[in-house]
Order: sequence, then structure tokens, then C-alpha cells
Amino acid sequence: MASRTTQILEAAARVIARRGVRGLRVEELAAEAGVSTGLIYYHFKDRTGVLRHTLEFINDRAERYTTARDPDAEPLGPREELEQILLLELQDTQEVRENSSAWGELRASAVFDPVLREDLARATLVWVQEVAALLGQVQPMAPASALASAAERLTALLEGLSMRWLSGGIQVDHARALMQGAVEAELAGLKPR
Amino acid sequence: MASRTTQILEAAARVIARRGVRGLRVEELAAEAGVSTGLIYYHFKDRTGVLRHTLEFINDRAERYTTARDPDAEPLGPREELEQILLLELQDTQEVRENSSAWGELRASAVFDPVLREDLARATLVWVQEVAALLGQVQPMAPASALASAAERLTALLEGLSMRWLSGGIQVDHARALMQGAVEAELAGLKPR
DNA sequence: GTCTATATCAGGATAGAC
DNA sequence: GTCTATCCTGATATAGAC
Repeated sequence: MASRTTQILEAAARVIARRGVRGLRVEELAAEAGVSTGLIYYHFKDRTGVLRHTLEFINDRAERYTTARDPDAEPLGPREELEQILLLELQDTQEVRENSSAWGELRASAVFDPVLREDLARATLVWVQEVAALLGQVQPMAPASALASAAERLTALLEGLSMRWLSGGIQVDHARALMQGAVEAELAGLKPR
Repeated sequence: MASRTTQILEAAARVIARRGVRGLRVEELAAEAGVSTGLIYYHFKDRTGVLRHTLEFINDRAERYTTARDPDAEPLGPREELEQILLLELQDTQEVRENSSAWGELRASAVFDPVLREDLARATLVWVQEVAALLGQVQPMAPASALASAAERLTALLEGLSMRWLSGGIQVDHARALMQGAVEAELAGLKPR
């Protein structure tokens, strides 16, 4: 059974997806989670604490859905795994939508809130390194610096495309196609000549 | 001499760059502009009125600095102009910082505010088409659809990199280097083989 | 047009009962 | 651990003098 804190964090992800970080009211969160405001503060100290834990929570959740695999299925090659990780963030499902909008909100909020910056930078670094490692498996001859740059570009592009998708600028299928094109272009650029 | 309202709007742009749209306090704006809060309400009716006029103000100003060219300078080639347009948005100057923060705030707000979406989508489209046209001048043999895709990726990447820069994730020089690398990769991908 | 003073209120946060 | 009730800060907005 989901613990109380998990229940609150799931609700927080929903509220953030609906109202944004800016629009998250502790009272509305309490109502969404079906608990009292006092309990929120008991578990998370303050509003910022909720935000920080929610960031952690959505990261773990994203980890789950981008990494989860049917144990009976063929193991994926690095190229497939790379695309999996990047393209699964561009899906029109409840969970991904929540994750993406929360992530975008946190990123935007971090511009003006130094408290969020550190956590965000750390999470971003882990993500970039993961992508860089996969790129390295696909193109083992590529220098580490080139892998790092490609990974930074791909992840930054994904954030940019997500925002366009969520703000209604482009369809999710189109975003996926663009992302896929970028992966191909970056891999081509890493190929030894 | 700058009118009183202009003086307030300039101050508002500075405050938004510092605190964000959500962080803008009428009292702080008044202090920044060197006027009283009452005067803000006299000229702009309410806080939202300030926001609306400020976004308009910032747009006009951005138009100026992205379009301005020294009339005595050598005319730029399409490749240089392309890089110029994209890299101009990654400069650590007061005006660009203000503009980029405001744009990021606008994009993020549009996710939760349908009213903003239309204007944002229109502005984005113009920008994408401008970049696509320049790409087409550099690689005249490339099909229009490939140009459009590359332009969408480059502009989305720029937005992603801007956010990372503004949220303290990367240095502006690094962002510029990454952007430049992406331009090269995309142009290579458009080259006839 | 501009300022000072103040009404009003939303929302974050805490205290204390259970 | 959880809830109810409430406090209190900070921020918007208005009234009225000059």
C-alpha cells in the first residue's frame, strides 16, 4: 500500500500538472490528497519541501517508466535503449504529462529560486551522464567530450520540445519525430570518419 | 525623455528578470521605478495590467535588438546570420537576460494558461520560419520539410539551453558552444550526399 | 499625476487536541 | 500521525490629501 507521503506526492504531481508550481496551493494539495494541510507540513516542513520531494518523486517515477522492461522480452541494444529513454518522455499519458509539466515548471521556477537550483542541477547531471553513457555504447570510438556535448544537446532539446508540446505548439507525434531525427543526427556526428 | 509609464515598464522588465512573472511584487516594482504603488495602479489599473503591458514592451524591445544592424558593417552571409540569430539569445547582457527570462516565463505560463498559447504559437512560428529560410540559403538543395524540422529542433534546443543557462545549470559560453555544435550537425545533416 | 495611509484578503505556517 | 482551528505575514488594491 502506498504510504501517506507517497499519496501526497502523487497528488502534488497532479496538482502541479494542473496548476503549475506557481499555482500549487498547499490547501488545494491537501484537498487533492484527501488530507489536512497540517499533515502536509508535518511531513514536508514547508511548501518548498513539498516541491523538492516532488521533484525527487517524479524523477524516480520517470526512472521507472523509462527503464522498466518486460523480463521475458529481448534485451534492448544500446541504440534502442537510448531512443527509449528519450522518446518515452514524449507520450500523451497521464503520468508522462504530469512528469513533464512538473519538470518544466521546476526548471522555470529554478530560474528565480536558488533553493531548487541545486536539486535540479544534480538531477540533470545524472540524466545527462546516463544518456552520454548510452551514446558511448553506440559509438565506442567517440571521445568523452563529444559524448557529453551530444548528451547535453539531446536532453536540452527534449526539454525544449516538451515545453512546446505542453504549451500546445506542436503535436506529440511531431515532437517524437523531431527527437528521433536529432538522435540520428547526433549519432552521425559521433561516427568515426 | 522617457515617459512615466515607460519608466515603470523598464523597471518592470528588470524586476521580472530578477524575480519572474510570479515573483513580481507591485511594491518592489514601485521601489525599482522610484514611484509609489498608488501610481502603478493609477497607470495600469491592476497587477495583470502591468504584466500585459510589460510583455508587450519587452517584445518591442527584442524586435529592436534582433533586427538592428550596423549599416556600415559588411552584410552577413546566411551562415553567419543564422548563427548570429541563434547565438544572440545566449548572451549575458541585461537586455537579453530580461528577454530570455520573460520568454521562458511566458512559455511556462502558457502550459497552464490557454489565453497565452495563441500569441506564443504565432511568435514561435515566425521565428521557426525565419531560421528555416536561413538554413535554406545555406543548403539550397535540402527539401523544405527537412529545413522545417531542423529549424524546429534548433529553436527548441535554444529554448532548452536558455532555460538551463538561466537556471544556473550551465555557463553561457558552454551553451553557446553547444548551440554552435548543433548548427553544424544540422547543416551536415542537410548537406546533399 | 502623485503620494501616504490603510482596508482587505489570500495563503503559508503553527499550536494543540486527539 | 492526523486533524481542526487559528494566527500572521505579505501582497493587492483603494481612498483621499495634495
